[in-house]
Amino acid sequence: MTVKERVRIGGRSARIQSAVHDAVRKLGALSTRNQITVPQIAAEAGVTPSTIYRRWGDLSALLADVAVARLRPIADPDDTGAVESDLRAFIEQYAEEMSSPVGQALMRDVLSALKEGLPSACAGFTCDHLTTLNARAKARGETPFDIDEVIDHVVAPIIYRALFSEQIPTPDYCNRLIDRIYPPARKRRTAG
Amino acid sequence: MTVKERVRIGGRSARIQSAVHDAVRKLGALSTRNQITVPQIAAEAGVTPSTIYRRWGDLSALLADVAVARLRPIADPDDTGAVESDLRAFIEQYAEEMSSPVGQALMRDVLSALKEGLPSACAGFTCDHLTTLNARAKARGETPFDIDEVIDHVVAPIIYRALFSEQIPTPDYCNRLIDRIYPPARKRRTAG
DNA sequence: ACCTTAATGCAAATATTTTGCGTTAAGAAT
DNA sequence: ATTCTTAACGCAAAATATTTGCATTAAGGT
Repeated sequence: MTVKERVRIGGRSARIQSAVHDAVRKLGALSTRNQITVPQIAAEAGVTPSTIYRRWGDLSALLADVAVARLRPIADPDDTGAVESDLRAFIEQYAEEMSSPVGQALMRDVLSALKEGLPSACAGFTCDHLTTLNARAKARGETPFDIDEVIDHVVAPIIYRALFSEQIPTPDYCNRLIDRIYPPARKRRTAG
Repeated sequence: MTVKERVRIGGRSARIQSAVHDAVRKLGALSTRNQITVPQIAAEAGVTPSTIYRRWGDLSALLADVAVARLRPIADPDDTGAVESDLRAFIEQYAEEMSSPVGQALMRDVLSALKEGLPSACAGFTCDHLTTLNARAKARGETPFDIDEVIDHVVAPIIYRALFSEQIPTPDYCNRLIDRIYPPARKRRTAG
């Protein structure tokens, strides 16, 4: 089955998309991941199942679509006044969101979809945020950090642990990762 | 539906498990990820679908089971004579396997399953290999590396890129990551 | 060789997914 | 505003997949 790109933006089409997304979020929240089905979502959204199948193809594609929408940033990261603290604040919040049960489920939904390009889109969101922090840094006259280095050595370990281990990254752990980007003052390490 | 732990190890039970696993691998190899179904697998394996449903629960659980079996190490990493080269050789091969289309599919299968503990089991395989390299190092009188550091700053970036970006990690990229564990001999800096 | 019972096959029952076709409504043209 | 075109939807039948009850097979132990 081929899912065509939508050309109709507003009106009924948008209303149904919204209703279906809401239904997925609601059902996904209460039923703890124990087989949520398309007919179930359709009933909750007040839509016939065939509408969902035609528009999204299958359940995994729908879940991935909702997940990407939820992972898409709605606001810029907090401005704390300096690059390093900006980065530390952003990463701490990012780690908490991604390693939460909800965050883990969203990542799995994105990765499970057979649709190409969705995972890289989500990685793009993170990259965008880091770029925003760097733009602020430049505007302040600060030297920006290396985005690839942050992704490889701060973001990647957090995501790897969230996906492949049961332990959640503590704020302390996150800060130690960032210490590799911004080494702490050498003389005395104040344990945190 | 509850999938009980098997108590029967050999005989017919094992034959069927093997046949089903073979069928999944065969079908997964030829059909390029375009909806492989349980009845299809059952037919290929010469088994009734109900057997598969009863033993594995659903398709994603079966795919995850096969994926873990394929990711499970069958041999120790090559012994090159020294820890650093052991690690570089192992990581290069690991990166190639994991970022290949097959490796990516296997990781997705493992992560997609609702079964708990499978992803951490796979992470354990990697950890085991690194532990093996360290045991060799100690036997040789070399100083072992920090396993957590390798996982965070070498393995994690490789997996993150394999899962969330389209670019494959080159051997050169892998070696640059390991340079953080074993810094290359600079002009005058002595490495460890 | 016999006994117990986990694991399977078969087939009916149930649920899900696909598909054809008539209807609705969004967006463009008149 | 009215008409026109057609993407998107609802409905229902058909196809397919999943679940379940029951009889049968065969491990593993006595």
